[in-house]
Order: sequence, then structure tokens, then C-alpha cells
Amino acid sequence: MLTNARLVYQPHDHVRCINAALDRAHEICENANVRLTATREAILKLLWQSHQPLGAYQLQQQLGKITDKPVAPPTIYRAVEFLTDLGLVHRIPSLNAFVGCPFPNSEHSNIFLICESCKTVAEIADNRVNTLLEMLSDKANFKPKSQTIELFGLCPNCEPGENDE
Amino acid sequence: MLTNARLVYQPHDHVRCINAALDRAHEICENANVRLTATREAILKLLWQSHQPLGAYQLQQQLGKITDKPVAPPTIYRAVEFLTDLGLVHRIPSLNAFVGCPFPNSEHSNIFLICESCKTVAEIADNRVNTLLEMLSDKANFKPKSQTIELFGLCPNCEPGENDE
DNA sequence: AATAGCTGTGTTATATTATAACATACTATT
DNA sequence: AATAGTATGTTATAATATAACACAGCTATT
Repeated sequence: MLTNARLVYQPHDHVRCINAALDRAHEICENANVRLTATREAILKLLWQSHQPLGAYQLQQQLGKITDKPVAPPTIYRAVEFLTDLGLVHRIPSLNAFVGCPFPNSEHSNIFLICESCKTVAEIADNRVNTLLEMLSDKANFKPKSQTIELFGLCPNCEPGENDE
Repeated sequence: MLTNARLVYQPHDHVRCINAALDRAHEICENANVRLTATREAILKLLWQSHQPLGAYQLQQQLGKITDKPVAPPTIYRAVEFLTDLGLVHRIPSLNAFVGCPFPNSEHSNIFLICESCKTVAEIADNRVNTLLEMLSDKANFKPKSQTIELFGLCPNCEPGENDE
């Protein structure tokens, strides 16, 4: 099992998160022989500012601040598409928002733990889930290509009682 | 394991699907002491016309045809919200669309098999998935409340080779 | 270094999905 | 029939996403 839950739910040196993500991105882009342009890197960095997903228009606003001139939606959507295609970023369908992927190099099951209170999103990758879902798909004669698993609930910081006692 | 996959992927007496769904809906509404009004029933029926999910504006258009006067979006969204709250209908986040739930009475894992070719959606409920996800959540100290699992791929009718030989 | 072709971005307009806010009508109970 | 609660109609608008075309900038060849 692979997860960034511990990290996400605890105070941590977030600058390291960001830098690690950017480093991975540079490497992946180099290997894939594609360009991590300034806009793309800026979007990725914005998405890594926190562990809460951002919508396209939030990104638009924030990128506008950075570059000091207004940016149009297509710019955002294009950058985000580039990043998701490479697996560096995930779109969370139920939130219409995007979040940085903590382990873009690994096979994964795309399990998102979405806190309904603080909106933080942690991710889990676990082969047993994949195996089980593949088995179930197989029984149904369905050939799965990709998947999104969204769990909605409360993270440890928002779960009442957990941190009180 | 509970699924409507066999049914969905094979020719079947679809009128029975529809009627069964409507019967269940009447029963559930009666038990919950809420009203399955004409509009709500019409929307449910429209969603059961096929095993492909429909978007709000498709529903709007089709409901307009039936009632012979234009209907506004809030009407649709309200009906759909009512039905999803009761578990009679699911929203598929990645499609921005709605589909009838084949087993509204059971606990379930909300696993959707979404065919990328014909857009048909089958549903699976399986306790092992729930158990596994709960275990993973638990390890992360996350308290899940609800979930949506979307598998994208090809249904048996669209999988090349499957029906050719 | 010029050129051609490809990739990326800017710009404008618009499509698509969803909700807010308020008015009116229906329904069940007294 | 009056009332309170529930449901719908209506208008406007918010929020999300994409199409289409023009232009710029990089890169690999000559």
C-alpha cells in the first residue's frame, strides 16, 4: 500500500512536498520528452501549495496574480490536461477540481480520501483494490481501463473526538 | 455480490426493468413517507428508459416533450436530488449525468462500470470492496461516509473480439 | 543563420452544467 | 375553508468547460 495520508494529515515540511513534486515532474517530463513550460510548472506548483484541490477558476485567479496579467480559462485547462495526461495531477470529478499526485510514477488505484469538512484530499494506491475490482469486472465481462475511487468522509483532524481526548 | 451487469449487457425485457424500478420507487417513497410526484416519477422513468445515464439538460428536453411545455433546469435538478437522496438514482460525477439505481434497497459500494464506447453503465455492489476500503481508510485514520467508484473501460458488447468469434 | 514544421499560448466567444432567489400552487391536516 | 408545509414555476445568473482561430516561439533540418 502506498499513501500520502500520514503526511497530509500531519504538520510537515510542506516545502519539501512541493520541491519533491517539482523534481519528479521535471524528471518525468524529461523522460517523456515533453516540455514542462513555465505555465505548466506554475500550475503544478499552485496545485501543490496545499493538499486541497483547486478548481480551474481558482487556478486562473492565482496564476493571474503571479504573472500579473489576466489569464484565460483555456490556458488553465490546457496546462491541467497536460499534467493529468502525465499522471502528475488528478482531476477529482465530484469536486470539479485538481490535485497533485503524490506518486506519479507508480501503478495506482486512484483512491481519494476526500474530507467533507476541510476538503483535504489524501491518496492511496493499493493493489488489492485493483485486483478485486479487476476480478469483479471480469465476472461482468467488463474490461476496465482506468478508474477513480472517491471516498467521502472525515479526515482525522476533522473527526470529532479524535483529537480532543 | 450484487450486479445488474448481465441484464444490462444482454437483450432483455426492458419494460420489466422500468416497471420494477417504478414499483420499488413507489414502495420506498411510501415507506419514507415522501411523495413520488408526477414530475419525479417522470424523471425516474426517463432515467430508466435505457441503461445509459442522462444529463440534466437531456432530461429537461425529454421531460419538455412529455409534458408538452418547456421545463426549467431547477425542476430537473430538484427531482433528481429527491431521487438521489432516496438512493433511487445515482449521479455519475465524471459524466455529469444520472442513472437509475438497480438495487436501491441494499447497502452498496456504488461501483459503476462505465463503457467508454456505448456509455452504458452497469452497477456492482460487493461487500469485499467495502471491507477493503474501510480497512484502508482505517489505516489512514479516515472515516468514510460514502463513496463513488467509477471504472472506465469497455463493456462486453463493445470489447472487440468478444462477440466476433 | 534561414526556413519550415511543430508545439505551445493568447484571445474571443460560447457551450454546458448547476444554483440562487422569490413567487405561486398544491396537499394534507385541522 | 384556513393553515402550514411541501412542491413547482420562473427568472436570472453562477460556475465549469471547450471551440476556433491567430500568433509566437522552439527545434531540427538544411
